[in-house]
Amino acid sequence: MSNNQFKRGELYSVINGIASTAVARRLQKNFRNAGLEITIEQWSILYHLWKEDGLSQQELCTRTFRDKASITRLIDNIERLGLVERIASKEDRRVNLVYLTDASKPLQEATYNLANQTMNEALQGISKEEIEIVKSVFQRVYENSK
Amino acid sequence: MSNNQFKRGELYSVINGIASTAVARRLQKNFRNAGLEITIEQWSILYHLWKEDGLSQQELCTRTFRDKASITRLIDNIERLGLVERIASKEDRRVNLVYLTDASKPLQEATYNLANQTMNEALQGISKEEIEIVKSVFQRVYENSK
DNA sequence: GGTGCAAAGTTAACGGGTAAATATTTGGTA
DNA sequence: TACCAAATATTTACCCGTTAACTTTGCACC
Repeated sequence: MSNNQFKRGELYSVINGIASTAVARRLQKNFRNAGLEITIEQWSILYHLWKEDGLSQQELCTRTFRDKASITRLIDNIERLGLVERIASKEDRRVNLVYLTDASKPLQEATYNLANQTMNEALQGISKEEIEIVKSVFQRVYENSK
Repeated sequence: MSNNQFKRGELYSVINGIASTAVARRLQKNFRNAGLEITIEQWSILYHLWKEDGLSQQELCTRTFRDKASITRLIDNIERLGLVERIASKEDRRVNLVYLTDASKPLQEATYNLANQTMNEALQGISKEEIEIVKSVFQRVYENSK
C-alpha cells in the first residue's frame, strides 16, 4: 500500500471515531430520555455481568478493552449507585469479584431494548454484507494497531 | 430490518469504537515516542488550522465534531503551550479567531508523517474497495445517529 | 524460609466530553 | 428606542481514559 493511496483528511473521521461517538451519544440520550441514569460505560460493565455474573475486575478489563484504573473508577461509581458490589475472592485475596445486586435487575430489559432500537436506527439502510465487511475491516485495523 | 438480524454483542465493538480507539492510542504513542508533547485532540485542532488559519471557535466545533465547551478547553491548553493564540474578531466581538503561532510550524511536517505512517500501518492488508465501503457505511451511520 | 518478580487493584494527576447555567454581543422588530 | 431571541464563548460539575507510582498478595526458585 503506497503512502499516498489514502488521504488523511478522508480518514480523519475514522481516526476520531465520529460515527461510533454519534451512536454512543444517541444511546446515552435514549437512556436519559427513558429515565435511566447510567452512562454508556457503566452500562457496558453491566452488560458483561448480565452475560456472566461475578467476574473479576481484571476479567472486565479484558472483556471491555479497558484499563485497570478505568475499571476501578467505573466499579466505584456503579457500586455507589447500588447496582453492583465487590466481593473478595476466597481463592485469591488479590482479586475482587463483581456481583450484580437486585437493584440492577430492572435495568436489563429496558437497556437491552434501547440498545437494540438504537443500533437498528443507526444501521438503517445498511446491508448485512456491508456490516460483515465493516466488522472484518475493524478486526484487522484493531489487530494492526493494538 | 428485523430486530434480531444483528446481535448486540457482535456490534459492541462498533458502539464503543474499539478500532478507532486503538488507532488513536497508537498515534498518541507515536507522537510521544517522537518527542511531540501534544495530544491527538490538540493535534486535530492544529490539523484544521494548518488547512485554514484564523478559524473561529464555532467553526472549529463544526469541523472537528466537538462541543463548544470542549473547544474552549482545548484552545486553552493549546494556547498555554504557545502553539496558537486567540484574537478577537473586529467584525463581531462575540467571536474569537484562533491563529497559529510560529512555534506550531515545526510540528506540522512531523505530525503529518506520523499520522500517515500510523494510518498506513492500521490499514495494512485492507483493500481500497473495503475502505470505500467502510467510509460509506460510517457516513450513513453518522447521518442515522446524529 | 527468604528473595524477587508478577499480578490485581488503588490512587493521583492530567486531559478531554457533555450538560446546564451564565454573560456578552448581535440583529431584528414592535 | 426598547425589547427579545439567537449566536458565541465561558464556567462549573460530573464522568471517563491514560499514565505512573504504589500496596498487597501469590508464586517460583534458590
